[in-house]
Amino acid sequence: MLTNKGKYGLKAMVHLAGLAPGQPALVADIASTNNIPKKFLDAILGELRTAGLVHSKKGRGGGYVLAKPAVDIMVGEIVRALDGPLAPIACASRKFYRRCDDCAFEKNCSVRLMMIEVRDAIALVLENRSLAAMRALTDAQDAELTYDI
Amino acid sequence: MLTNKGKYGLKAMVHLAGLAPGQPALVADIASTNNIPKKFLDAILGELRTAGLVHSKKGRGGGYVLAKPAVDIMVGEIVRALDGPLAPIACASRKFYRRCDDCAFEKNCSVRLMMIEVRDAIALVLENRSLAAMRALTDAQDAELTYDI
DNA sequence: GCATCAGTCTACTAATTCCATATAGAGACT
DNA sequence: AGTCTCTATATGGAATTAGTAGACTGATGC
Repeated sequence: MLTNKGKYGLKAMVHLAGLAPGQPALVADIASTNNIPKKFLDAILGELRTAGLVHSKKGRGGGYVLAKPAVDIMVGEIVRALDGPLAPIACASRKFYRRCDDCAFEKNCSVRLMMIEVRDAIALVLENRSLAAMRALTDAQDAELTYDI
Repeated sequence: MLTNKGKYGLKAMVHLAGLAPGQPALVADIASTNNIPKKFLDAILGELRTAGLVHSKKGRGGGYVLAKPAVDIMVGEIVRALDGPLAPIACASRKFYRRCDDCAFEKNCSVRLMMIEVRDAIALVLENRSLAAMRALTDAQDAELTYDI
């Protein structure tokens, strides 16, 4: 499940991806244009910084910048950094694997085998879409909206 | 995310699918063979009954039975009945759609468009696997394990 | 070097959801 | 009648999520 934290974080990253490379954005600006509670976004951007996905600069003229070009950041990285495992259940996760204590032989646990398929399906999407590609989804829609008029 | 409720429910359904058609299983039996807290399973099977996925019979010789043949029950139905939306976020859900109040024009919200792709990927798996197919995953593994010896 | 801008850190609260248990009750069979 | 089994309600604790408050640190410009 994507929490508000994950949602806000993705929106902020898309926002950053829309700026000229290297140009920093203020938390206050990101927050107001995306309807995100400022203080909450503070914390979220902090985590994204810890995860190495953004860089920050303090003081006047400061703000947040993407740590890498938007083409090199996969959506899956962002989601994992903020919301943890992509897999719907821990015992089916690659990066956050944890055994569940109620099945004796997990090798043939049908729930797990089923959920591994789901995990793979999710990962196939999120690990192959870059932030740039994600932003492009919006632009495509914008274009459509424009042509409709 | 799949909660314990969903996990236990799936296990219980797989258990039922392994029985001779029409033969009822006791809650106590399902609980003990699958390491599920009995009282919790009571509640879960109650919800599955409300959702019309299982039938119950009281009294001696009673128990729970699948409402339909296992080939006709899709895993997605079970998950939805217990854990709600398949989509990672409400605004990307088909059956449980809910607008999120922080985006003005959801038509071109990149988070939503991205998550719709994820939702579709998940649904493609869960809406096309029957309970019978899910159980077969286990059997396949069992066979492998046997041959290994 | 002082003012101010802007991110950083710590801590806290409120709300929600999840997990589980307890207890009493109602239907069915013998 | 008595036992077996599901049913309904309600309660409570733990964990997670969402959001707030306030003091602090570092950078810039005058």
